[in-house]
Amino acid sequence: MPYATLADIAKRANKSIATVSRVLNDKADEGIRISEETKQQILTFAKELNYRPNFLARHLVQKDSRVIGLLIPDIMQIFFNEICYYLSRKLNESGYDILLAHSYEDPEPERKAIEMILSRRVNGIVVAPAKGQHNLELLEDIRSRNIPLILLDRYFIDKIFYSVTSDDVQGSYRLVSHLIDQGARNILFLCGDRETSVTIERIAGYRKAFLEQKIPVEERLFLESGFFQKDGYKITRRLIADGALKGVEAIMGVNDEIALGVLEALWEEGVKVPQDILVAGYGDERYSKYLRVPLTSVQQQTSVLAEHTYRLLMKLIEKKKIPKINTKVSCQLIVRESTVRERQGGAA
Amino acid sequence: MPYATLADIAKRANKSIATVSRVLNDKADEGIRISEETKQQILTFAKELNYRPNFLARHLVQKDSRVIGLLIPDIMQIFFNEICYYLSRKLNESGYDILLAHSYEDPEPERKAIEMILSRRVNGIVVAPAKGQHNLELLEDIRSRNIPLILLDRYFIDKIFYSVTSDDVQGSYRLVSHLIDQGARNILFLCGDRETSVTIERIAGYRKAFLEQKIPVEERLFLESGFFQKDGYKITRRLIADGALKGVEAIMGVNDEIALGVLEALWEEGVKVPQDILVAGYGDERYSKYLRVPLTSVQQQTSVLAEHTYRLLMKLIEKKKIPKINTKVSCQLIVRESTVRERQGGAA
DNA sequence: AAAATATAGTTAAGCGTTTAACGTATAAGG
DNA sequence: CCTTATACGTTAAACGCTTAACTATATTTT
Repeated sequence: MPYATLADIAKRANKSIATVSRVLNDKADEGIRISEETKQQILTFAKELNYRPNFLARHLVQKDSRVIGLLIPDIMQIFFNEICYYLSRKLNESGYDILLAHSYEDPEPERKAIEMILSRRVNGIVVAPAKGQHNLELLEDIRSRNIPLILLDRYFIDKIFYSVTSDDVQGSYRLVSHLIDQGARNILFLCGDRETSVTIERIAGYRKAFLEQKIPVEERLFLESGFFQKDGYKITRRLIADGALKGVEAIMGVNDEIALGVLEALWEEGVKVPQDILVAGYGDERYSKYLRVPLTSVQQQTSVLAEHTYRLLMKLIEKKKIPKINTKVSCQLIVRESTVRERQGGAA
Repeated sequence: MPYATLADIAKRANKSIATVSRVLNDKADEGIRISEETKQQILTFAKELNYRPNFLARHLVQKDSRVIGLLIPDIMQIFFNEICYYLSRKLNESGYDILLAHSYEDPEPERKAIEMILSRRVNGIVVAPAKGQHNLELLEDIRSRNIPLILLDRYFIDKIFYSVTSDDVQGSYRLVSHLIDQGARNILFLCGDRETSVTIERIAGYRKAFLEQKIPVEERLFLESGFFQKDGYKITRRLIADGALKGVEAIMGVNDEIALGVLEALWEEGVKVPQDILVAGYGDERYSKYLRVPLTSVQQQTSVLAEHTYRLLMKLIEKKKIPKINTKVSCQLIVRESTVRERQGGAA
């Protein structure tokens, strides 16, 4: 047997299992007293046998597993990577461990992951849903059972969940306003997935900026993309090949990875950024400042998002009443070379 | 109660708990037969009550938790991020879930994380140890208890563990040889941590390259750094301020993040790369090709590393005898502008 | 001397499963 | 009519732990 049990220690020490349990948990509570002598003995035997508590057994009786399920689309998306880091850090400090699950942006693996997380009787669940609007009933079921659940970054429009998200309407509005300022009117948005809340909000922000300038919005400029560099690359190559980039003055990506793919494709074709076309990302990754052309982006405070998620989660676990359902974190526009048109030059 | 139990279903269906368990696990094995009727009934009630098995209870009796503990220094290090992704992917396919833990490059959190992982009775553990050589006895204890354990990327010199690592001697050798080729003799290595196996190997590769050219190695050129951009930045600023970069013809970082920090500091001071100094990274991140000066780096096949780790882990779990203790994955030098000196120019 | 209190524990139930070892009731075979 | 086989289960122990309720002995108080 690789693991010693309380019974093993009890046998060695000639004491009952209950006593051993109490000593090891330092629970001399409510009138139960244990002599210093047996205490030391038990501790010695525990060390000797290399005793490690079995959390499965412990948490079966205490309804508290001290685990949080974190379900994200994909940890390779840097945004989720950072969220995972900051959230882990916070949770670790409070003694929670993390069960990490991936949906791979796909509803079925997501469903399975949720079921798995529930079966492991976690104390709480943080979900950044897969793109689209799937597994809604399942998540609603969780909520209705009062299992602490927080939606992160992405949420379900008009459905009631605790959520922590970026203010994407605002971020997008600021970015698009800036691009309009730079003279762009045809702004292509490689928008990830149109049914995902993040994109819906960003498109709303986009529209808002255009409305304010009283310029009509062309629907065809919203193009679905994936979330990775190669997606941005492929789509841009295709657009160039189709001549679909004629008249487009700016391209914005749903994240910096996509923007990087766009840049790659443009450079390959000899299209100059920002002279010929403006390019912006979203998320402001660590490297974006240092690209061949420094990339304009919208900074999302992942550490702040994680912090809010953490605090909300702790309150839910403590069964506190929380009035505020949705927390929105604002973001900041970072303008760099990739979207600044020098007024003298500029061939389309 | 948020969760239904087997007993709840049994009561509704007027059957015993054992029968319910058998139906839900589809175990009509060894002569135990259950009528189609009760089967359907039980399944209906299970759905109705939204039954979700309690893995804590299940795995208490079956000694198999279907969880793998993954302990890494820091998921923000892109290398570990990618490893985590590919390994998760593989493990998910085989029905394993992931308990993610961070050491933050610190021995004490690492120790706690290991204890936690063990207490959760995982089926296996993958550890990328924190820098230095800590918690050796603890890990040896795990190994001696026949708990499947694999060391990833970093290992303990001369100690016997199953491990999957990059061939860092080779990678470093190739990189340094290339730099020597480019005329560099004073090659500064911001090497992370000198007691970590990765660095020890890289320094060995460095020496090998110099030995081959019969050039003596200057010990002072190995400088410890952290693993992040800001670390590379700070150290370079200090070196510049101290005038310590005089005569240095190339800087190599322990990873691309460090190299990025180096580049940042150099650019701020108006030092030109590669004209004034060569800079190389390690790991070949997605963005490194697209930097202001495309970065020379050594490609590490994280997906291959993950694949090997996965396969080895599965074998260990199945208690197969494995002859090969250490698996080394080779890596490839990617030469880009940041280390290619144009022969005509070149001010030191 | 009896009662109360303090000290140092023990017993046993229960958490939700799995699973080996046992029932029953009915039908078929001899 | 008795035996055997078949179909369809049930009982109960066990996994390792926590914890409410109890016990036994010694010491102090009244």
